[in-house]
Amino acid sequence: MSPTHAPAGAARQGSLRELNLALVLGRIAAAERPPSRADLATATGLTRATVSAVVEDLLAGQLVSEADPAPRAGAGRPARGLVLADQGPAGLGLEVNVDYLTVCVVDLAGQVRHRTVHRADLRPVAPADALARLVDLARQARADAARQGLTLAGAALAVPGLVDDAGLVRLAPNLGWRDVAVPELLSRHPPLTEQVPGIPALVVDNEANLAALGELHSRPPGPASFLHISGEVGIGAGIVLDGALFRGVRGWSGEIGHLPVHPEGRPCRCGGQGCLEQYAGQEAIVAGAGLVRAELPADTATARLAELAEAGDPDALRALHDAGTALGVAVAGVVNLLDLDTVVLGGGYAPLAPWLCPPVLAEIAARVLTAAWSPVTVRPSTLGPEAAAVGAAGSVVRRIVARPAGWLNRSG
Amino acid sequence: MSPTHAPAGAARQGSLRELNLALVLGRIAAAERPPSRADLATATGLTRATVSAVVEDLLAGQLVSEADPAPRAGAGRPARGLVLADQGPAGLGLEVNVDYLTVCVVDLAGQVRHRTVHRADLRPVAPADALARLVDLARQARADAARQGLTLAGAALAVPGLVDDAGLVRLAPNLGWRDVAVPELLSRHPPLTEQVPGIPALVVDNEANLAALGELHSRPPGPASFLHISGEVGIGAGIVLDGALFRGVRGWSGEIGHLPVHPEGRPCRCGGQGCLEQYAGQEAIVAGAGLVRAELPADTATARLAELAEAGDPDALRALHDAGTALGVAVAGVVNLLDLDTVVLGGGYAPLAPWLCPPVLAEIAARVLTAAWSPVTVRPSTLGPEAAAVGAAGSVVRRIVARPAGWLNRSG
DNA sequence: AGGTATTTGTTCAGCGATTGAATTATTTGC
DNA sequence: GCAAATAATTCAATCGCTGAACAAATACCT
Repeated sequence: MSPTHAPAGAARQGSLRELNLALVLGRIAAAERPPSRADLATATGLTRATVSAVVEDLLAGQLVSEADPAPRAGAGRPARGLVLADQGPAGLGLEVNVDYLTVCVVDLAGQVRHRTVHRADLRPVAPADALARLVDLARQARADAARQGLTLAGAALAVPGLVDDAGLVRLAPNLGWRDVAVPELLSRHPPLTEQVPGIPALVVDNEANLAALGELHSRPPGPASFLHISGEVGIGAGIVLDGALFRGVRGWSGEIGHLPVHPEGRPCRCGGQGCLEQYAGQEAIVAGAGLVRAELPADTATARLAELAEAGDPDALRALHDAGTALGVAVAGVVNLLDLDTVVLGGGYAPLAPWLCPPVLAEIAARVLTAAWSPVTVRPSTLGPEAAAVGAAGSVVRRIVARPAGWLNRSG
Repeated sequence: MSPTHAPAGAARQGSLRELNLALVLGRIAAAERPPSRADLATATGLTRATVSAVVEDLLAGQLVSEADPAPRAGAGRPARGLVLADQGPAGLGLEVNVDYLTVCVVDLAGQVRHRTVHRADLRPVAPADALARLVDLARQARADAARQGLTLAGAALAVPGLVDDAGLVRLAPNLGWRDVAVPELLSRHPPLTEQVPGIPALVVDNEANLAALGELHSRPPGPASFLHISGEVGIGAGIVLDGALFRGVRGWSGEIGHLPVHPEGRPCRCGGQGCLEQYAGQEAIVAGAGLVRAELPADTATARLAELAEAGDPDALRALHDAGTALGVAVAGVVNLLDLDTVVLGGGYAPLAPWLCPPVLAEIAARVLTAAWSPVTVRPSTLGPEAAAVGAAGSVVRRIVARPAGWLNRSG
């Protein structure tokens, strides 16, 4: 969003250090090659003296470590390169979905250091029991992380549904959850993470939102703005603006699945008519291709569809083209409204992207006013189904990098 | 947007003062009643000593002035209240539209201190000549402002079209402009405003965006998030999030007029089909009501429509209902996507709001998933056609309040 | 091989801005 | 008229950044 600096609180002496810690650490995180202290000084505008002092704090707090410098030509004392530490704080990412649980640990550099996927049909399981299983997996993850010298500084949980600011899951239709107070249920277990000022112990968020953040990790570092669309049974979108997730007034943004594409078309379970979900949702595509959805797990149906399309099956190709067109109509509307330059097809759409992208691009070209001046890129997600969990864990480390002072003062 | 503090640059000693100047001035601007220095100290968390020093700078720079304090019961030395100065910096707002030019001056408190509307059909006029006329009006406005003790610190120009970051008007279809380099044309005239660090001499922006900002001034102060829809010949939307305009990656956000509402419907001049503009644009409503648009100025057509509806004319009522429904379909999509809680009908829609609101609300209720938990308000704009110019001038003073250091150090 | 230029990183006095306590100023209530 | 209460200012102490001088480590040149 536009930088109308909203000063959160009083700027005291210590705020200077907090700002500069964040500034320097952010530079280190965004750099292509390990920068030296001198590089950082010129890049940030601080003096080398200040950078040295700041870096000393960061080293002491295990946020960065010294590495082999980038080789440089010419004379002069060799620099010592600085990189994000591979020991120290890490983020815990959790996901509950219809047919699997995922737990992962991501370090400061964005590397996935631990990952567990537990396949099971969670629909018949009570929320409290599902979360208990997740806590078990998370405890193992924490032990594994500790062996690698990592400390879990915070956690985020992805849920396929509407989530409150307070972490209350209002409605997760495909999971069968309604008004589930996740933080309260989890507080019955011993805590999984350290207490770090400024880092919430647990954030609960929509799966599509966190999957979009996951995509951010697979890209070259730096701010980015894109629309990430997760095509599952429902269709969710995560909107990332300048590297930050856009959540809307109450955190319920991204309900792209109910954008009208045929206002007098098929009735939708949301009560409206002709919603995108009815034309580009997984069930619609599968049915359109003449497959019987039966009780196939979602990923199997998608894989089968990709196989058929690969083989040139005309029904599958037509179903994908129709879905892509519907998706394109909706995406064109979003791009017109928000002026984004990149659209990422994720979740179940990723493997189908070769067939979905062309009609989506065609609709964009036809309907987006500004497409002539600035092309819109449509590409598949690079992460698989673990995107949401990785994004969840990444949101924790992103917060640490953005505000390292909290981690450094944690013992106080 | 979410506050992922993006440190812009190095935090030096002086940055502290800059931040606290902004913090204190922001509090004064947002306060209901003139706060005392002591009030500000408790509100901001700064000490009274610091607040006094900061306020001294603000007083010296004519950003605030002392006023009669809010009367208080009990003993003690009476406080001196602080208010935004009614002399000092002000913003210049400009607008070029199809059939009028507007110039206005807004002071720090958001009061409109000068306003000129010059009616003329600008379509046959060359851009350079139209801007020359505008400069004439602005020069008179500056003289009037000077008489009131105001100094113009910056200007913003509203144009009904797509505008570049650099101020290049790529396309203003109804005005007949294409690739007009406004800053260059204006630089041929003597400058209208002081040079103030941090305040651009001239910002050119879309009329719908600035009208949305204008709406912000007519509300009780404080952050707000809403969608402002300007219904003219085209339909533009301004998205305000937490009191800041959302511009998109390139500043071309808000093209709601080409959201598809009937994807296989009427062809649109944008190249797409079934765009909102074809169903809820002014021409569509007027034609639907059986009126001959002829060469009526836009506001006359709207007024006539309102008259007819008032009188119960069935054709007019049906046309408005249909337009409202189409608008509601589009707005429901936007609300689903962005999770906004307020929609403002502005521009030509404002006088028609009594007839447009019900169908818009009906579509929202039917199509927005989260409407059950959080109602969406739809209301007419409180500003008239001058909204864009007021918003333009307001954007200048908003910038000064957000970053007062620039104004204070201007002579240096 | 030795000296010089060059670049990196550290040390230290100086300075600006905030803090916290003490001080002054001004009113209400008894 | 005096004490209590609240507002605002003054001043030494402190914290963090700056700028310049200095130490460290290497490449290049003769």
